Amino acid sequence: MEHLIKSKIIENAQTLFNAPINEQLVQLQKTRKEVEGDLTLVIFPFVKMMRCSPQEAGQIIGDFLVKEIPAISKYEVVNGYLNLVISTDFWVNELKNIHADDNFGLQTPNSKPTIMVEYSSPNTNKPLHLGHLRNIFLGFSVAEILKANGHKVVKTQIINDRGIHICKSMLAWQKFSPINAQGERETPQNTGIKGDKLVGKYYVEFDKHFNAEAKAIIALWEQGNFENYSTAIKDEFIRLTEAKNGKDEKAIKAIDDKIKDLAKNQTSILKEAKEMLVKWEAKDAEVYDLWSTMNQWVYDGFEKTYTTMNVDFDELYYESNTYLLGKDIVEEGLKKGVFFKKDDGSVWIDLTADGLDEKLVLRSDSTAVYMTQDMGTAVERYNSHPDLSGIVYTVGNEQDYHFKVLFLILDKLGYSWAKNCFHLSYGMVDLPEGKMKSREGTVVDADDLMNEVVESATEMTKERGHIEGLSENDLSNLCQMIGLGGLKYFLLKVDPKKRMKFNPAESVELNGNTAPFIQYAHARIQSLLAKSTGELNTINPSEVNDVEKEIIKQLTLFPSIIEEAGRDYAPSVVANYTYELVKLYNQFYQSVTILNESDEQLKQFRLILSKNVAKTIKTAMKLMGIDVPNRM
RNA sequence: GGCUCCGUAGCUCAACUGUAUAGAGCACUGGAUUUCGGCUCCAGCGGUUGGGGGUUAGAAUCCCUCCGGGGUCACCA
Repeated sequence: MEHLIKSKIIENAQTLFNAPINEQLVQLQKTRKEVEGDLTLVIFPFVKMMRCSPQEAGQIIGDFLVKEIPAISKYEVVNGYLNLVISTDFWVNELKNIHADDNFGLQTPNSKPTIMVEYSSPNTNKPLHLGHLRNIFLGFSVAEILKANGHKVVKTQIINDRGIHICKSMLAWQKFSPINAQGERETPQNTGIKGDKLVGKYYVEFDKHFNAEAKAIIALWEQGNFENYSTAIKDEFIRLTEAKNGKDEKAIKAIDDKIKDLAKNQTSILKEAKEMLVKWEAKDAEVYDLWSTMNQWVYDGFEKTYTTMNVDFDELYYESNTYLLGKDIVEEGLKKGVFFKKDDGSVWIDLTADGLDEKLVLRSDSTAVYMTQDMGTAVERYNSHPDLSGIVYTVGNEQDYHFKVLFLILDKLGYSWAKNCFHLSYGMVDLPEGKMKSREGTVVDADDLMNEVVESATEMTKERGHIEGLSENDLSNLCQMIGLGGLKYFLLKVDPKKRMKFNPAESVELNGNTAPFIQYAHARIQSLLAKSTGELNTINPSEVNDVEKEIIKQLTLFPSIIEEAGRDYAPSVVANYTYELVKLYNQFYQSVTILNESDEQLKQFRLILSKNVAKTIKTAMKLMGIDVPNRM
């Protein structure tokens, strides 16, 4: 309808305004609730051209539209706004179309270019936490939304399975894991501990010893004992210590941290870890075996977590396979003059002209850095997917700068697809108690959190009753849907780029902007439909009340909501839409009787309206990876 | 310090590419219904959109500046 009105006005601009106009001048918006009408045209932009008052201008355009478009039944001009009323017939007809369309809102699958969505990207040295949950739900949901928009989507994750941090947990396990009666060290099998948790435990263990050793070294230095250390270190320590004089508390803390770093670099345990990494890179059999074994523990653990989350991936990339990629691209870039080499052999790109700085792309020992890898991986992905049109990287906003540089480099190297790469950047998740800090042990584990929300959902469901006839298994599935749905919805309803505060208790509330509230409305409609008898096919009520009309209006918006969510990579758009729809439906539900309605046509209309609301809710929730139960 | 993102009701969040009186929920107060499904509905309370300036017929939205907060500025990933 909006398109129709716009094009009518533009086509007839010459007669209406004595001048052609561009599309931007025609601004249509939803009419405010207090005023009669469905669509509103802003007429200020035309007033000058028409040389008359806003009132007169509105009437001229209004008369024109009523004459040209049959569905517009009347209009009213208020304060420079032209409010157009669209006929009831039009809305009833819209509902008929929606009712007839089983895939309402969804575009033909695979009709649009392929997009790769990368999300999760965990390290294999510790379990997933709350931050990963936002990442994974976001990425998964964006993938679903893009599919709904007709794109072919490849869901992927890159697993950071190598590097010094992995060696740390390996080393700690080797050094500190107790040996049982059978002569074995701790494994997931003999302890029953989930693999990722067990490996994470040893990563923490490493850190403990690491810190203790550093502390001991500092104590030696403070006594003036530098026996085992070079004069450079001695000088640096003395310089830092003297720098503390007369500084405030904050500055002293910063210097202490530097001293700690200095000491950490001297620890034997870190040296061992570094040696282990060198061995790994040389594919030393023993180290490589240990690495494979422990990583497998972690994968098994992650697998369980992903299953609970109900997310999946189409393709996996392992950093151990990709970390050497990109070097040939550096060569290519050098030839093209995009990169330059410094005297020590390191390779850089100068981005100062773009308002950024110089960025390293290859170390002086000619090993790759993070940026090199990412360049290589991107090119690799395009090579192995000739139909790939874009990549969406779901990564926290602390890496905004990295991706800005990455895309810029790819663009400078001449890859035309670089402009289709998008960093889906999201803000940190805070807890009611404040920021998560791994050092202070305030990190919320993903498995624990999911258990917690399911447990609260179980409690609330049992309290509410109405679960008779449900088997133990059904009840458990139901609570899983409610708890996890609440969690997902809570994390997705907020604009991705904003930092947010997560409150577990609030996420499973049956009131307010929550998944359970929406799920409940859906369940109620299902029960209503189950109680009705006969075929639902009559959609011709003699009259349609305001709330009903409002609901249809909201339903017709659904396809454009999906488009908008896809364009902005924002599941929050879908979430907030769904909530609005449910609130409207509740209003309707409160104000009319449905099953006891004596007018058979009206009863059918209301049932069909309800059915299509439920259908839309279900589709919308599916785009966020949330299941809706038929009863709860 | 440079760059960057953010600042909206007591709290958690909305507001499409600028547009009418900035909206929901939670909490609080009052009322309706207790009947298809029980936490449903209506009303009230609550705001100088961090401060100031500018552009515009019109600014939470765009520009400048200041204040406050986050992130980032490694031959880490």
